[in-house]
Amino acid sequence: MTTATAIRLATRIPSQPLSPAPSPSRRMPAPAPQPSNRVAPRGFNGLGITLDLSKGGILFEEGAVAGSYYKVMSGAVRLYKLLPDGRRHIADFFVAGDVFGLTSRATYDFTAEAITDATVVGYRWQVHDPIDPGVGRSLLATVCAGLAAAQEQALVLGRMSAAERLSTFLLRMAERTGHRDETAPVVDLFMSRTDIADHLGLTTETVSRTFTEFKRRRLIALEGTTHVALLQLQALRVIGAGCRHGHA
Amino acid sequence: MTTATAIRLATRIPSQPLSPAPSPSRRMPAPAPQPSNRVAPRGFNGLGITLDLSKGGILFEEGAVAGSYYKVMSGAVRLYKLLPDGRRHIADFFVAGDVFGLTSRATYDFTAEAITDATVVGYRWQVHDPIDPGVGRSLLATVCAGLAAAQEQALVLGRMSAAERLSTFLLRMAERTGHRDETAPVVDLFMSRTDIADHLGLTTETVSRTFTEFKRRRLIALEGTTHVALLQLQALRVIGAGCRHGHA
DNA sequence: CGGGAAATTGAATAGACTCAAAAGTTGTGG
DNA sequence: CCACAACTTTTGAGTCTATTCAATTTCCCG
Repeated sequence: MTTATAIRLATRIPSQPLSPAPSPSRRMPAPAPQPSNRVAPRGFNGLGITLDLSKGGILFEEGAVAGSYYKVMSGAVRLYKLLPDGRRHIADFFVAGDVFGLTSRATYDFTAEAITDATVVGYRWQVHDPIDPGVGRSLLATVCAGLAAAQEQALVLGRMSAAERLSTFLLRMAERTGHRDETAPVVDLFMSRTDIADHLGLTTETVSRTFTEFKRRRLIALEGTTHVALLQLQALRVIGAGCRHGHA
Repeated sequence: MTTATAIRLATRIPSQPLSPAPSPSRRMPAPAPQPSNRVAPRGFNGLGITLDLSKGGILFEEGAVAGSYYKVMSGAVRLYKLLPDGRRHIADFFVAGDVFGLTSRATYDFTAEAITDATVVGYRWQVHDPIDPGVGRSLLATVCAGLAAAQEQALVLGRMSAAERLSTFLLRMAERTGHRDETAPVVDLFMSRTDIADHLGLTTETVSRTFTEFKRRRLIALEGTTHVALLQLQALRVIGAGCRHGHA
């Protein structure tokens, strides 16, 4: 059971171009060159508008007026926030099927950016819109799932060691996107070490060192830097459950 | 603007005693003696059931079947989770007006416990209940607010220093419960240093040291251990915003 | 291939933690 | 109303995990 929950919404046809991704975004130190950093509407199906994002494209920015929520059809999106001095926190990653961007606030709290080329469907929404009961229930379930995920993440960030964080993360990614190889699940990490670090509240170096340690302990195997085979699921689960002093 | 959002729900009269608070709970190391650690239904108003909790009383436990959500009428409640080895993470504190316990899962992920004597109203709820549109919108707004709060907390835990965490916390508590004294807002901390530590991902010692440092810098003044005057709101805001290297 | 970014590895540092003890609070009973 | 006991908070000293800064090394991608 993942965070994603199916959504079918009979929202009326949007009258605005919904979040045309304004500035090319202030990024981290390096001014990453973004090829075609814009949102390209491709059409809509009567329910929402389909948008194509190229890698690095911004769907919406922190502080922008919130008017829509989105469902990922393909590719991957990261939701993040920057502190004034440049520290970055990635709240979550979203892949096909995931819904994000629903908020009761007037503006978005986070920036949504495509990690890979991606396609999303946007649904306009206002707090005071009439809600179809069925849709309302779906949305409610979706947001509840998001809340549970965020609270779980807070636990991980607040009380877990680097190894425990990475373990939890790998298992969660495996649940979401894991292929099932002969023996061990294989996870395709579509994000960089820096992304993982910013999601787990660590530095790139620590993430890397922890990967190395897991490799040495034969808990995982790396193929390239992005494909991870979870060789010892059970051991990873024990670590991820937080049994530092072996009480369980 | 706080996390709490008003809720009025036309839920049918519950047929079950809703979460009769089973075991006296496995607590931390010390087996704290809890005077009358049970839930005492006092009646209901046709919308929900009013429950009186004595200090330390458990409303629901992690793993228990989820059937109701709650609104605090008076007193305070903490929502927490224990790791197998005893580490504790407090997801949030709730005071009068706050709503919590709404989940799309079959069981609760956290334990809800009264910090002080408290009164809450419980509303039975199932994912598949028919939803009144107005109520659905309220619930949706409430959960969205909770999601935003949880993501904010994840940011704090993932990327902020001890001083930044405490600063953020004090400001948030001031927003929620702050009295407005002549000059500076005064916050009544109804929880212990250990509670604050478990909420901020720190140790009691670090929380205490940070309080001392703030006191020394004249950012706050302590009256007893529970009343904090925020002497320099602006400075606290700057710290809480995360301007470690002064970029803002 | 070759250039440039990303990832890994190494050495030293820093911030928070652990363990320990002192000081301050609170509640209770004489 | 004071004294004592139990608990919470604060302070101190030393340690440890993750960070910072600085190389390499590896991996992509043109």
